[in-house]
Amino acid sequence: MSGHGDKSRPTKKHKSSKDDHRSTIVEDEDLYFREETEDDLRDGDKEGKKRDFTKLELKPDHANRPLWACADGRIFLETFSPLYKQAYDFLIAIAEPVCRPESMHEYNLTPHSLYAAVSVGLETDTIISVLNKLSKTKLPKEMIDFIHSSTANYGKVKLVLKKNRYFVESPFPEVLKRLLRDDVIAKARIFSEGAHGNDAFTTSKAMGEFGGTHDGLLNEAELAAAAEEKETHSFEIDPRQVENVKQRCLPNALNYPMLEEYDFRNDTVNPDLDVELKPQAQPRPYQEKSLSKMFGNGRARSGIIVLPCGAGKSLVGVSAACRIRKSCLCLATNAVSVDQWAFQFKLWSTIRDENICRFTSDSKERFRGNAGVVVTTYNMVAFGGKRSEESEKIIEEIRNREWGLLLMDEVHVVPAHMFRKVISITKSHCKLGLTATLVREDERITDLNFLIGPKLYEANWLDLVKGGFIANVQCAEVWCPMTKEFFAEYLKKENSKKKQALYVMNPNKFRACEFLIRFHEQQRGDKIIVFADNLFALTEYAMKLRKPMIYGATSHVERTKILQAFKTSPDVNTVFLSKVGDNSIDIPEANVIIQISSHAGSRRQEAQRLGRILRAKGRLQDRMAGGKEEYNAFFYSLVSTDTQEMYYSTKRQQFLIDQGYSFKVITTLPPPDSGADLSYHRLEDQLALLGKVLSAGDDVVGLEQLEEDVDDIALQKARRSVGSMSAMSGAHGMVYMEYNTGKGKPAGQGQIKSKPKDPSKRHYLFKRRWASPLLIPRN
DNA sequence: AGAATGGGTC
DNA sequence: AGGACACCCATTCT
Repeated sequence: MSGHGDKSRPTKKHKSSKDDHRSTIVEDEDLYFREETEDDLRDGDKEGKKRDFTKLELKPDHANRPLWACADGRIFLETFSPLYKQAYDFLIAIAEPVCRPESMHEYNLTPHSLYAAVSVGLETDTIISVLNKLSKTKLPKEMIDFIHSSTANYGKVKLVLKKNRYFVESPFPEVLKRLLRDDVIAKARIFSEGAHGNDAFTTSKAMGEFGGTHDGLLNEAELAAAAEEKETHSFEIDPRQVENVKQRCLPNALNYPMLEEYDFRNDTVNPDLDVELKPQAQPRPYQEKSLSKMFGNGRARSGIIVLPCGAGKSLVGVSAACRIRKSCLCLATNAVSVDQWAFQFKLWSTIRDENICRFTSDSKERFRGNAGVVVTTYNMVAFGGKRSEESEKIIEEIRNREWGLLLMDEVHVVPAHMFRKVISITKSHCKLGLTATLVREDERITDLNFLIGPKLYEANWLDLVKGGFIANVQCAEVWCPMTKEFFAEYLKKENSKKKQALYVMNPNKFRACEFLIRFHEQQRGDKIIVFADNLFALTEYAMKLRKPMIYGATSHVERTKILQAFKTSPDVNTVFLSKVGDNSIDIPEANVIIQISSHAGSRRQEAQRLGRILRAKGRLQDRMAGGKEEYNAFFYSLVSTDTQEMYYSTKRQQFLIDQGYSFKVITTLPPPDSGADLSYHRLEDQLALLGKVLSAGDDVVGLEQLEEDVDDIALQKARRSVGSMSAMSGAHGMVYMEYNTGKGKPAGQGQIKSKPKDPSKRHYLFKRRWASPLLIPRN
């Protein structure tokens, strides 16, 4: 069936079927009555016929069946069907979700999705018969053929780790030969002892992968499997090439996807870890389901589990570790998250303190005994620079150990250049990736298929909202008109950075933000997170409003302190975060987010930020009382109208819209009657702010002076902003320093770094570590 | 505090 | 359309 192999297709469909989803209901109809787009017409007559569904033959009882299956591999699911739940679980296992608004979901059958389906134990015939049962029409022949051809080779090849060496294993020697005809695989091969010549494989009886010492613990199924034991053949590959070999085996290349399963119960080589789940750790249904996909056949499958933030990913991770009961390496994105994972392990499992350790720049612990859990960051493992002696030792231990489980939090970061090294640096029997947002703005998200494994499970956000497992969020885009003066400057500027400074610092946006903070703090007693990607805006807003903030330069100790105050103190209800807060930071108390600046069109960032407030508040019964649950969390995006922000905002929302969220547009904030209560009411205040923004973003001003004396400039700046700085008694002044992007030569003592010749390359950056207003005594 | 390294988006 | 680059920010070690 043509079309499935064509990588460009999904993206085209992606665009054409959802240009603007501001209202989800209307959009659903478009799915039925979709007009031919230019893309379709270019695809020619054949495609045209495939998209023409009028001739599909309806089954007589079609009304009772929830699916539409199309010849091009697309499947539509009616969510109002009584069979929705079963159909959803099935579809999510075999197809890729494209868009899931409230009443109609769109899915796509792809070679990868079918590979994932068979990896979790579905058989070809089951897939076809269940699809047929659920479908309103007879299954198109193209679809049936496609399923057959995609799944035919599955399970013929295995990747096995034994004594720190990787082997490609198969009962069919001819398949191995075929694989070795591929250049990449042939080059990756290592000739192990016992194999002679190019064609000879190491052969063995397939009686358990670990020497056949079963200690009499075989269950019936395993006995049966052992009875029909077959000869297996294998060859060894270079551990550094594992990723490349796996890639070559995927459906879009040689199509012998490698089965990667860890028979941990029969692993007598690696020491057991004494750990189990505490009785009070009761997985929810969807967590149970994720785990059953992973452990479906008594072994541990490598793959990815996708759950929204706040839905309890860490319990899934800890549970997996407790089932495997071998050493576990847990990777997170930053040190705060490392602490949280260590905490979660202790919370949910019986792990002893000496068996779990953290490895970050601040704390270099080591576990005792011969098995344990190490929690660390991607950066620590993948870091290419110089390491401290202590780190060097620990990293060497990590390299040399054979890990039972490699647990990867926020797994969407793994395709990054350096981070993906963690896969080859560490040797693990099973890899589990967790994420809420399986999207990136580059095309590398699909690399996870060979870096880790297929997607094992993906929850539907709206279903979890309905189940009361995550918060019910009202999403709103707040339109803030630019003030006349700011807009005039905005139009004048060419430089997009200066434009950004202007639309982020738009006084009307500030006022809307201030109003929302007051409203939610005072009227509703909410806990608020304000996100600003832009550090200038972050500091300006936080200082002016006298709220605590956390950004990159905030020390680990201070971060913990601020978060603790936010959680426990009734006086600290708002915290400002830079993008350090995008991932992982767990702040269960927060239920309102206000976004004032963001990283361009990043869908991932938008969804991750929303995730900070998804953790369900209060008891389920209480929240569901009175039938329909009300919104209990709020997500505001503040956008300056008629600027670039409008475009980005729409793009950023796309992921959430695909999850079924809709955004409400608010145009009247702050309300007209709140005028003088809020900052920047007076024109002269606005103009002062404008002056500040313009001078802060100005690359050329004061260059000559700066060269002579940095401190003078620092003083001038400090004086100029004396209004807002007066609150910071005792704090150090403000300092602007030249920041050199070039690889410049080492600077002399007390001098500024060498400057690039091109003036446009010069710019300034905040260098001072700001004390948080939280730490200043209130008068 | 500063230098080196890296991620992510445009 | 995709790769290199610029840009801003985060994290690590010294």
